[in-house]
Formats: sequence, structure tokens, C-alpha cells
Amino acid sequence: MNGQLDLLLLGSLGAGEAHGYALIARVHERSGARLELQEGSVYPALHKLEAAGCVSSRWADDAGGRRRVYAITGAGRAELARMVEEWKGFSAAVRGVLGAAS
Amino acid sequence: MNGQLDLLLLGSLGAGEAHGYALIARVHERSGARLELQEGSVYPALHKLEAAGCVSSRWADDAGGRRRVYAITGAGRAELARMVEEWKGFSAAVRGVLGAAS
DNA sequence: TCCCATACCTAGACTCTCTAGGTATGGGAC
DNA sequence: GTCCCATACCTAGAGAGTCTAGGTATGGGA
Repeated sequence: MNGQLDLLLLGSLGAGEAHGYALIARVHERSGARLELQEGSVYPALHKLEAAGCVSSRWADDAGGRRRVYAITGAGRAELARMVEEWKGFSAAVRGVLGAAS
Repeated sequence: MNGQLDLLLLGSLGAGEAHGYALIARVHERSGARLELQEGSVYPALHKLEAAGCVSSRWADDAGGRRRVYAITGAGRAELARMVEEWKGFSAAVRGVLGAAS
């Protein structure tokens, strides 16, 4: 996902807690079906974000089977804000380089 | 450069032929000094684009020392147009996912 | 009872870019 | 005249990030 996976996950979690599968569906939906995250990318990324303190997780027993529900933390929101600014700067830079071509 | 290196190089060459060093300077300038491509990334990428038929090159003896001047080809312009559309789709998708967060 | 959708996980491969080194030329400083 | 630096090009190997391909487990419907 071109280096923006953490941004997409944190951005999605910013709208409310969710478990892995739901997160994939949320990104798919909110991207207008343009982005399809892979499980093999999402789970390791979530574990990394948790290790970094950007998200927290808890096991939910409510629905059938095991589910691990992730929520964004305060530090995660700060990191998200930073990443959003970085993304804005990067996309503006690309637009600038493309200029007339875009 | 987050997987957009080819796009940036072709987009810059779309504005006119240039040699490697000038291309790096052009991207730096047009991006508002936000993007600093590395030589070690740019030269291999240009070679790959040439092998793919997207750019052509010639050695220029005019100025002091050797310079390899690159120009975008017809196939390169088609590829650039495709990449620009892809980039637009991707950035729109990211905006969609970020939603209120952005 | 079987199968499938849901849900989670990991190892290894792959792609892309960067780091760090190298070569070469011409011009200005001393 | 020689040294040094800016310009200019190049490559090997490392590193980061993501994907592929496999695995496990549960619950519900056929």
C-alpha cells in the first residue's frame, strides 16, 4: 500500500474501534472499493502499532469465535495527526512535480 | 519515495529532457523543496525505465564532462498518463479513508 | 456431518529505495 | 602547477515495507 499502511489503519481506527477483518472492510468501503488490504499485511502492522503504543487491543468473546478489537490510543492520535500532515505534504509535493501532467 | 519514484521521474521528464543531476534538482524545485531524490535511487530507476522503453538517453559532450540526457518516449508518455490516473485514484482513496481525520 | 465464511496468525519471498562506496572531469584557489 | 571541490555518473548490498502462501480455529447452514 505504498508505505501508507499505518496511516490508513490509524485513520480508520480514528473513526472507532474495530477488529482486523472489520478494519479491512472499513478501508475497502471508505476508499470507494479502491484499496484492498491483505490480512498478511494488516495483522503484523497492527501488532507493530500496538508495540509502538499507538493502538490497544482486547479480546472480545461476544460474537462467535475469537476477535481482537483494536482501538487508537492518545499517542496513536498524535501519531495519526503527524502522519496526516506528512501525507498532505507528500501529495502536495507530487502534485507540484507533476504540474501540467496531472 | 513511497513507490512513486517512476511517476516523479516520468512526470519531470514530461516537462523536457534532462540529465540525472538536473532531474534531481527539478524534482526538488517543483516539489517546493519537499522531495530530495537520491542518486542511488534515481540512476537505477532511469536505467530500468530505459530498459522498459519509457525513456531514451544520449550522451551529451557539450558541457564539461560526460552527461547522459534522458527524454521521455511515446510509450513513456502513455505510461505516465496511466501512472497519473493511478496516483489520482490512490490519493482520492486515502482521502476517503481518512475522511474527517484529514 | 460437511463445508464455508469469518477470524486470526506467521514465515519467507519479493520489491523498492537508500546507504555507502566508487570513478571521472573541469575549474578555481593557492 | 597542483590540489580540492562541485558536478556527474554508477553499483553492490542493506534495509524497510508489503504480499504470498500457508496454517489454525469457530460457528452456522446445507
